Amino acid sequence: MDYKFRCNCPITSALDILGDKWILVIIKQMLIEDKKTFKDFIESDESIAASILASKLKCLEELEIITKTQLPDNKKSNIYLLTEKGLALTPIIVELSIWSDENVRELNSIMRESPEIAIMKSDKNTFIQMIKDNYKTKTAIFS
Amino acid sequence: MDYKFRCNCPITSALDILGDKWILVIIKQMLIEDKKTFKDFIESDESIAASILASKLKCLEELEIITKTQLPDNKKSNIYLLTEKGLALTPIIVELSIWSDENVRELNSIMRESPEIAIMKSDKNTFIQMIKDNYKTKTAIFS
DNA sequence: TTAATTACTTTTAAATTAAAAGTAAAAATG
DNA sequence: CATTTTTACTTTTAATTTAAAAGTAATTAA
Repeated sequence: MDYKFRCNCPITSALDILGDKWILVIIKQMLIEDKKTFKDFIESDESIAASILASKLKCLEELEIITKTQLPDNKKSNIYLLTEKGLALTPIIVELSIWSDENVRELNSIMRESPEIAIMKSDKNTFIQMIKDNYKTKTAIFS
Repeated sequence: MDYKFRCNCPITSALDILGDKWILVIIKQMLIEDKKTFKDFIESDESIAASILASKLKCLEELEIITKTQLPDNKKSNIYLLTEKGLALTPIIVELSIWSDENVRELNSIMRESPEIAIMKSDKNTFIQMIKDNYKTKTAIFS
């Protein structure tokens, strides 16, 4: 895997990986919507195409942002899980939530309300830690 | 301007706007590299094509993330400036920096060191406020 | 034992991105 | 004051990416 980076800027380099329509959506689905299998992602609200999903998952696995594993009692379903590198994207997801709530809501009339947005803003660090701990607890059975 | 949003998720909706290869790069160039004119962006390290730059700037202006103004003494150069909505993206830029420093550096051998990364991590809120204040001070003469 | 499910891949079409060249107005230069 | 250069784009065409649809193969359920 030879990633081509545009220049020596750390922010631009992060966006060389994360800056597209799907990567952070997939991370979000794993982190806060419990999506784990190919089918889970295919069936979610954003309706990603199978070909794109396959290529993005491969990319994320190569970058070690996610892992792909199988359960001993099921040879059919693959389980995709966030690594520490993937979990470390939580603060970015939280900041996207906050910016969106304050600045995108007015443009998207169907946007859902997040009851947790107030606590998210008032105590960001606690909220980020909660999301991460929650994810680890829920996925512990798979590792 | 009718933006098409994929679904009712706030995070996905934010990414419907920000999730591409260029938008956040342009914001970063304005926020921390003092880029203001079409020429400034064209000449920067990321080497964006003129046609793409024009379309992204128009898009950002329509979304009221940036404004386009002229100086009374120069009818040639247009000055692009971040609005409050654009400045509110600072926390996202900072989190991208931190994630990149910790997780992308190993993949991009030419990535530049940021001496400010330590203070950025130790006191995020102060750093974010500093970047925003700094931007406002530097651009005050244009408004 | 057959049908359904899961996880893809392949094919083809549509849309986006990129590179290059071109244009027009303003400003600088001789 | 005329010419050149600069700035800010637009247009054209090519390449790449994204998307939709259909197809395949292994596994599991009926």
